[in-house]
This record gives sequence, C-alpha cells and structure tokens, in this order.
Amino acid sequence: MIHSLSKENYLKAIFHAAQQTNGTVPTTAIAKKVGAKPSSVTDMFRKLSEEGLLDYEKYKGVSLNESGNKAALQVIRKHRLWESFLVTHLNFNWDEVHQVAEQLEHIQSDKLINELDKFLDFPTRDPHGDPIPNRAGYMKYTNKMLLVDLKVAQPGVCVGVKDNSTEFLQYLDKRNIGLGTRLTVLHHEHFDGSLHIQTDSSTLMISSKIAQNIYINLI
Amino acid sequence: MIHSLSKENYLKAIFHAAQQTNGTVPTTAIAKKVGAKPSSVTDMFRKLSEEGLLDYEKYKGVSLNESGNKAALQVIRKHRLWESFLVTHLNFNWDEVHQVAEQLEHIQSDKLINELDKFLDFPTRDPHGDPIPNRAGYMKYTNKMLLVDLKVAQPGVCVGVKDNSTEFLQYLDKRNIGLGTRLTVLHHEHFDGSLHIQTDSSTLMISSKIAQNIYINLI
DNA sequence: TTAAATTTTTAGACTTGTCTAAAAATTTAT
DNA sequence: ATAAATTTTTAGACAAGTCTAAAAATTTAA
Repeated sequence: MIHSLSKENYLKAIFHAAQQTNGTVPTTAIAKKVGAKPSSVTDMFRKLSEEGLLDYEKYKGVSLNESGNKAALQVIRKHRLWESFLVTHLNFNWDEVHQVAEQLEHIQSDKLINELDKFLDFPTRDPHGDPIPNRAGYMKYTNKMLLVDLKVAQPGVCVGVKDNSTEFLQYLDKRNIGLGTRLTVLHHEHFDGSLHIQTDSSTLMISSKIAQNIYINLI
Repeated sequence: MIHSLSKENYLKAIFHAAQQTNGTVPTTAIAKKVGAKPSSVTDMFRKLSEEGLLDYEKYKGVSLNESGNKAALQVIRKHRLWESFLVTHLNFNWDEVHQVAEQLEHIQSDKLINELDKFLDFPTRDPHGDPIPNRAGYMKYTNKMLLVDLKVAQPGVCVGVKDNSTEFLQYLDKRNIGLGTRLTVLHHEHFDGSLHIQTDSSTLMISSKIAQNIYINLI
C-alpha cells in the first residue's frame, strides 16, 4: 500500500502524538504537528479511517490501528535512516538533517531503503539517539538517558543530543564527543553538579548543563 | 526559486526534447514525455511561461529561456548524481535506477546535492554515460560513442550502456565490464563485425550487437 | 448543573494539476 | 488552393488537500 506524502505525514504525526497520550490523539494536537487547521485534520481523519488505517470516532480523537501503525513505522524508519546517512556520510550536522529527512522519508522504494540500511550497517539509533525500526517495523523502544543521570563508573555510549544548536555541536566536536563515543563518569562534583568524564580519547570536565543535553545508552 | 515537482518534470522534459529539435518543442512531444494530455500541457506551458521560464507563443511550441534552462539543468544534475549513487553505493543495476532517481531528483536541498557530489568525488558521467552538470549548471556535452565505432588501438572507457536489460547487464558483469572499465579494440573482424577487445583484466571477443550497446569515451 | 469556553465537525470554496469534449489554428495532401 | 487531417487551445469539470466561517458537540467552571 502506498500513501500520499500528506497522508504519510499525518500517520507519522499521529504515531508520535500517541506516544505521549496513551494511544488516542485529539484533532488539535495533530493540527499543530502537521501545520494545518483542525478542519483539515478532521477531513484527513475521515479519509485515513475509511482507508482502514485509523480508528476514528467523531469528537473522540483517533488512534492508529495495526496497519496504520505499520505504515507510520515505515515512514519513521526511512526518516531515521536518512538522517543517519546525512550525518555519517554527507557532513550534515545533527541539527541540519531534519528538514531534508522530512523530504527523503517519502521516497518510495523498498530496495532503496533496505540497501541504505545495509550501507549504513544496520544502525539501531539515529543521530538524535532515537531507535530505528528494522525492516519488519520492529524497534527497541528508547531507554536512552541523559548523561547527567549516569552513575559513576557505569559506561555509556553517546546516542544523541537534546540541544541541536550549532554552538553546542561545535562544543562537542571540539572535545571529540560524537555519536558512538563511549563515556564513563569518573566523579560527580556535588557542589555545582559538574562531571569528570572519561571518553575514548581523554579525560575531561563538563558542566551539569552540558551533561543535561547529551543522550547516552548504557553498554 | 523553487518549482513544484510537476513543473520540474515539465522543465526536464522540455530540455530533453529540445536536444533533438533545435530548441522549439511542440505540445504533443511533451505530452508523451510527461504522460499527460496535450490540453494539460498547454495549461502548464502558459503557467511556466508566466513564471518566466519558457518562451511560449500559442500554436508555436515552447523553448526554455535562460532561467528555464538553468532550472532544468539543476534537476538533471540531481537525477544523474542520484543515479550514480544508487549504482556505485547501493547495488542498484543500471536499469533499476531511473524510477527511484525520478523521485530523488525533486528533493530540495543545495547542501544535500553538493555534499552528495563531493561524496561521489564529483563524477562527470552517470551510469548511462550521460554528462552530469556541475554546481554551476555546466556540463560537457556528451561525445560518448558506441564501442562498435571505436578504432583499433584507440583506448576508451566504458561510460554507460544503451540496452538496460538485466540479461545484457549480467552479460557485462560476467565479463567484468562496468562503468569505468578501460577497453581497447585489438582487431575488427570484418566478416561478422565482431571485435577482439582488451579490458583491464582480460582479452575477449564480443559480437557486433554487444558492441552496439556499450557507450565509451575516448581517453 | 447550567452557562461559558473550547474543541470538533460541517459546509462551501479555492488551488494545483489533471481530464474530456469541442472549438480554433495549423499543416498536409490532393 | 482548398479540403481534410492533425495539432493546439479553450471551456468546463474533477480530485486532493487545504482554507474560512459557522454549527454542533464536548468540556470546564461557576
């Protein structure tokens, strides 16, 4: 089943919104996400529900059903794989990828996306630390945490950032911290919350504010 | 200036059609290329001409003006760079790329296409041997020729194929002939037109029919 | 619990790109 | 050179996705 670009965007928006609200999503939430008026969203809800992708009851909001969920996950898979490609091979910064990936995620070709996946060596996280669904649509739900919450001596790997500003990314670059960098907290300074950390290449001191903007995974 | 997907397709179609007819292109020719009815094409001619991309006189056909030409070349640049990427990095066969590149060519991002160009090391030919416009829209017009027309002892490099069938591509693969393979004709057999050729890896005999489907460039 | 505020839906309209049918212009052929 | 054939354009319509304005339903609050 192929869906129009617009429908794919709705499915993705509903998927993300549903993560917060236990499954059922109101009209206005989606209107904000897709940048359309609520009346347009209602129209689309009706269409997607007629196509068997949504459960929709008037005035009650929508939820993705089995096929809607599957379709949304395929779009998310494409989005995250493209983001990974842009960062790892085309010198995009973590904050530049989104707008382009929003376009690339709608390219229709199974071979393309599966070969891209293979080319990238089947990554499981995108540059923001979010999990990438595999071919079957399965993904490990994120248990990423902030570096600031990492316990002393517990090794972690950087899987993304919360703040996408150029300044922050440059700060990290300068210290050789990037996707995949292993980090261990050596010491927590209780006075100001700063951390002594050990990376692959060196030992350094970072502020609590920095540590609040780095996502890590336990390893 | 950004153009809709549909407009980009028209610009590209007009560009290609204009290569054959000395600049001016009739409505029906474009109708065939873009798969629309002539009446739709007339409508689009009017729109593109109002946008200052075409010179259009009713009943006289259209031609690309300066900006139309530039816009068309940017689309062609993207198409050919994506085709190259698909073949060289994602294991696409020469005949599988077109349909996907037709989609990818409409992604809007200067950084994306220029980084892709760099990633591919600024290729000048796509997998069909057609020239790739550079960032400024300049391309060396193809002086590609068929292998069958190559003179004895004159070295050439394979830049593409005319026949894109899987059988033919597999035939070439088996003989280690691909994009970039250097070829020299050792002997022309006048009786049946077959050729003895020398490749990077071996010496072989190919029929005239095969040689009529391989594009080469002099080196 | 009922009035006010908010959310959602309906109704009708607009834009882009397409279509069919018919009219107009151009080209071809006798 | 004029009739026939072909090409091109015009006119009116439609689908997708959006909008505004107004009506209906739901939620909130006094």
